[in-house]
Amino acid sequence: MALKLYNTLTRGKDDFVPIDARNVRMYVCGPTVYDFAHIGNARPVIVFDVLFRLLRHLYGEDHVTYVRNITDVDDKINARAARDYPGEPPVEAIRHLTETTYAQFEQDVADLGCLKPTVTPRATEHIAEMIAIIERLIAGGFAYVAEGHALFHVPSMPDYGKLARRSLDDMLAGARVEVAPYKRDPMDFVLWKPSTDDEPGWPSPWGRGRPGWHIECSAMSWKHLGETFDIHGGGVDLVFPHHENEVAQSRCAFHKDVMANIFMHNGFLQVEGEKMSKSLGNFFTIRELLNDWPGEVLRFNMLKTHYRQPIDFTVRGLEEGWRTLDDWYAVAADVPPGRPSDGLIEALSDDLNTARAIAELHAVKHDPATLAASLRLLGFFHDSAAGWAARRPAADIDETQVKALIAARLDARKARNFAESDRIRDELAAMGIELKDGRNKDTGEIETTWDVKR
RNA sequence: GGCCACGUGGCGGAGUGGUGACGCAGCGGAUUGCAAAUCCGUGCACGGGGGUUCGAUUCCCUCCGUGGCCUCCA
Repeated sequence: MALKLYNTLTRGKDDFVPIDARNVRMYVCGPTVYDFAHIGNARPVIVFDVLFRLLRHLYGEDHVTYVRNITDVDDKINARAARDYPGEPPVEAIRHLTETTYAQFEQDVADLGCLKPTVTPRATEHIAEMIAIIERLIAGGFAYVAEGHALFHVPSMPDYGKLARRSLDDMLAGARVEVAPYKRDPMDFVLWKPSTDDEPGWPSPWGRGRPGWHIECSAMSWKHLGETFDIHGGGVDLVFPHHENEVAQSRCAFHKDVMANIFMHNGFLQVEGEKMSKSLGNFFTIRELLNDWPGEVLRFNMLKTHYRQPIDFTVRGLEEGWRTLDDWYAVAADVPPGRPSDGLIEALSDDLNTARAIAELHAVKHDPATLAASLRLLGFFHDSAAGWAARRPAADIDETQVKALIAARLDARKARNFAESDRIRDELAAMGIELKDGRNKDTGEIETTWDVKR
């Protein structure tokens, strides 16, 4: 069945046709790592991990290249590094800072069940490629140098604004920012800017400086995927100006009609119905949530909603997801996986419809081998059934006492003293213990198991 | 202000020009000494108002609401 993906460029679902089926190429804008990543950062990481897994399934594991970059130079990083590593030269200080924050991020996304991308390039290791692109742009008449800056001249590109569907007139009308005096046109954006001695900087034909935000993605996608590639992803907020400007840089530098054939953008995330922000006090890092919830619960919650819809992260939703995973783990985690369900592949092939995919999982619940394979394809089941069950928060419960009470209750039941039996069950219930009576298949004896109520 | 999304049952959340998935919760039944778990069954929705159509939740217009971008924030 054909894979269809919603393409921001065409505003519709396009059939996915790879440029080279032996090497399907995808680039996703990764985080700016100046601190712990928040749960909103986790959405594109998880969504595109599912796409990566689907592409590997469809084209073969060795025929997909997934690049997720790391922005390791920007003004927030520079400021944080100067604060935390005051004695160090700026370039070393930002490296120092981002080594730490990136290691944290890698741990976070691993805990969310994500595969490592094929390449995770750093901006600061691609300065030469950036300079090469800027030089091509200047040579082609698309960029100019002014007061130590290199700037992209937007009017030089006739169909600038095509991705975001904005006209230059609209943007100028809505502009609220003061225009720097050295810009030839108010829309021109920075490719390279000068650095002071206490800011990170690298030598360039235009003096010591550092890259503008957008150029790194053009440089890194070029280096690792080529002048054009298949899929470019990120959050919706990146459509403009980030991706629009990347497109402008790459297309004009390489004289191509497209940078990537398909642009995909995930929707935003809210927390308990409100925009997540530090001022509202509902700002959560991935690490904080991982302290309270298994990574697979966070992952499941992220996939319950189609990636282009806004998603609302709620405690209630997380609890519901945990219980669903409990069920699936119990029936399928220890079963040798068979083949993923056709319905699952079909749902994912329809613009990554993970909500429908989850409905398909419910439909195959009674086929554990299929369920197991399907869940693994989606990036679940990193644990055994027992290991998963043990991830429940350690309850403050005296097991010996519980077992004694259960034994006493069984005795009462055998004596048909149901009043006493029920009294003990209520007592345990008050302690948060839930009983399940069953019959041993071989002996016919009544056996009682117990669980901590949630 | 300009541009762009979205608004589905108690909750979450797909989808479609013509009997409205799926999950959770609820209700009824089977089972159980009673429960739990399990199984079977079941009620409940397409923001308001116009329009197109034989017929709209699905297409168009408008209003209301929410959110996003225009400020190097996924």
